[in-house]
Amino acid sequence: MGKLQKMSEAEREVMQFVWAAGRSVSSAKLLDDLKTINREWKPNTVLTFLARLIEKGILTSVRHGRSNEYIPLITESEYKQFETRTFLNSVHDGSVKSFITALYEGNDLTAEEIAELKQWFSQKEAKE
Amino acid sequence: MGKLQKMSEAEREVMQFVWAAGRSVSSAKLLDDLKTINREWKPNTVLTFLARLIEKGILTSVRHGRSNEYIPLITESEYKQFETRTFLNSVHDGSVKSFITALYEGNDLTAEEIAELKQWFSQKEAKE
DNA sequence: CACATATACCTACACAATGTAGAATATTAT
DNA sequence: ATAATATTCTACATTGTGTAGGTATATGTG
Repeated sequence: MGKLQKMSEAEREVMQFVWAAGRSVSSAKLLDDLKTINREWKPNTVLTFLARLIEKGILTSVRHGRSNEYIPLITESEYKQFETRTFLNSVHDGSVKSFITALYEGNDLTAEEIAELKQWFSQKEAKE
Repeated sequence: MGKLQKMSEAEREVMQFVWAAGRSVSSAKLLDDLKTINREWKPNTVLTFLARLIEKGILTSVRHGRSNEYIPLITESEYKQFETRTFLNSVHDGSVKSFITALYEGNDLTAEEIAELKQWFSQKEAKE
């Protein structure tokens, strides 16, 4: 795949709909789905975002009749992995613990979150 | 403080030296310190970064003799909190668990990291 | 098969952020 | 006063982003 690139805000919004649509989605359906969230985008604007998502290695398209079918090259989960690792490296020198302590020190971790994570980690431990 | 803004890469590099220098740092010392990491920046280039850091609410300066003393308005830890929370909201809908599972699913968590975090969380639990 | 129509692709533009740094200005030591 | 020195102002090229009009292309219909 080569060089996956970061999405812009608008591209991310569109991509969310592509992922939500399943394995692939026609431009018609996509444009239609996007109306529900009412983003005031002209069709061509959305098409530009899709073209850029293709350039960025996130999407691909296949012509099907006179319209395009858009197909994600990576899952949402994979994309989040990419962004998360990039962020961690640039802001926290790759340290997850630095990340967690930053949240903790900023009082950004609720008791519920701590409990949830604690449980998550204790389950993972069994694997070793 | 108002509206803290995100630093660029170059600004971040400079700011790291400011923080490392302690409570405050003269431009002379800063320029000198930066030479060690050899970034090929002309003095004026660095001065521009410092000016922008001031605009972004991260630094302030006091004239002292004919040179400036630069003083961080926030700690590195506070800045990391800011970036971390912003990132979490935009990529993971604010969910720390989503963040952690992204790393885990990407095989980006080593056994050591898991152990470290598990221990961290178990210690935190005692506080409740 | 010609053609209207739907859809995609190409091109463009304004605006902001970033890296880069020269020019102009201010301050001080002598 | 003036030379030296550090700061602030101004500028510019590049890139990313949101925005979308214009042009090309493929197809369904008559």
